[in-house]
Amino acid sequence: MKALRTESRPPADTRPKGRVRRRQEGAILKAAERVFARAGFEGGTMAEIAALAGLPKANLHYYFGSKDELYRAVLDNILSLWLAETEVITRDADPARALTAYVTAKMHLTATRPDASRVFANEVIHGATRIGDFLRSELHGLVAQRAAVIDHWATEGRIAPVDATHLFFTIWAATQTYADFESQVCAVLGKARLGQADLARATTHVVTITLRSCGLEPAGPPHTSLQ
Amino acid sequence: MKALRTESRPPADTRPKGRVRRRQEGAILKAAERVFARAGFEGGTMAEIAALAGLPKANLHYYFGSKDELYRAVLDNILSLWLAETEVITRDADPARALTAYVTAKMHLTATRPDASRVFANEVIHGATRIGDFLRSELHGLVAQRAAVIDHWATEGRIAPVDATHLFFTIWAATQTYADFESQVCAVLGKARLGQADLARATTHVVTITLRSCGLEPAGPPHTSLQ
DNA sequence: CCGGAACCTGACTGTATGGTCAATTTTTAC
DNA sequence: GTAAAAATTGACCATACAGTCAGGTTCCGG
Repeated sequence: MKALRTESRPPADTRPKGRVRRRQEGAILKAAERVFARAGFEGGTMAEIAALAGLPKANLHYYFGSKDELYRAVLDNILSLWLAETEVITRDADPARALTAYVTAKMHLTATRPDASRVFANEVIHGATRIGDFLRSELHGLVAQRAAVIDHWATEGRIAPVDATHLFFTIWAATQTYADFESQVCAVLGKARLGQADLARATTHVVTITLRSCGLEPAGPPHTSLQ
Repeated sequence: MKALRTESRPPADTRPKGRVRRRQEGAILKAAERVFARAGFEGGTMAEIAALAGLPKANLHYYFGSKDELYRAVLDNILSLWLAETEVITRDADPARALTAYVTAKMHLTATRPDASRVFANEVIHGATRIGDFLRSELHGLVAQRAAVIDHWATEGRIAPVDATHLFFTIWAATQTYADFESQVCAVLGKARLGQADLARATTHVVTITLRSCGLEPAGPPHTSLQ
């Protein structure tokens, strides 16, 4: 939850959250995620977010002091999503199963919360100034751990040797591309939007290439879950 | 070159380009690419670009009518880069060699022109409104062609069957991540910037997983060109 | 049902920024 | 060498936008 805490003022953190507050903040955050995803931090306006949330603009400033604070709250909200799902990667797990589960979960996230992915991507592209600490601590540590597990699999001969850290970069890139670069994917596929079938196909593909990267083949018949 | 021609006014295209004009436009485009890469279209300011190019702001408006026109020029400049390099993928080529060459070229571009990659990424994330036509025509056609070649390789049994179109998505994502998400990669690797060694390692990795995705192994000894 | 706290909001303001323009200097062509 | 074309530039707008605030309304414990 409170993954991000770079340099905001210490007070105001223990605000009492009433019923109304929680509801309104939720609506604002949802609208903000959408707007920031579409236009970025600079491009999205408070008025736009307010309109989408069905509130007067001054209300946003009541709940979140400034645009920057609101943006940070959106990011904060998103970051927790990024950490989850890696717990399937353990020494004792079956590599094929674990990797399949991880990639599938990532793809599910991409399909479910594309705007979250886009806000995150936008922030990172522009230098990740607001989430640098998070990336350097939590994410760095997490990757080190999981990469060690994958290396361990390799030394035991259960998978072909791979650059485990870079494998994570590749998996993230391959999955998030279906959210961040959706327009491009759609244009190339000749579709207006990505349907469930497209995402299922994408998932199968990414799982396949991930497993093959480790010298494995997908369990069960190929193309298990089309549609 | 003039890949982008969505809806700008027909005249002004055949402007006579003098010596001075060419030089100044070049400087402005270079500065603009940098600024737009760092801050996006909305975030980057004309004043900032002017300062970086060492010119008064009014000068930018003399050469490029508006901020939007300048941005389009930057994109236009970049798009041609995206099309190149696929010509190595032909029916008669050796799959391993061709794919290695293609991925290597893509990685080289990423390493050489990271700002170009970031501007492009930014545009696509935000809906690719300005380059939609390009993606739907040129890129779409190109991918269809090359995907057919890869499928052909598969039917001849020279590679394992893959989803060729999605393979392109994956290659693009995997390579561009080292430009677009450099901050994240750096944070996870615990470095301040990506050095040549890092990029060499990344290249080896992406080549490996691309080949393995097609059921191939890298030619020659692994880790050929570290450094 | 009362008093205080939380919540709401229309009408403002200051400022950053894209864009204009007329006056001047530099370049180019003959 | 000269006149026209191209290039330069400081000073100047108009607007869009984040942020403010005072005065109101609703909520809630006692």
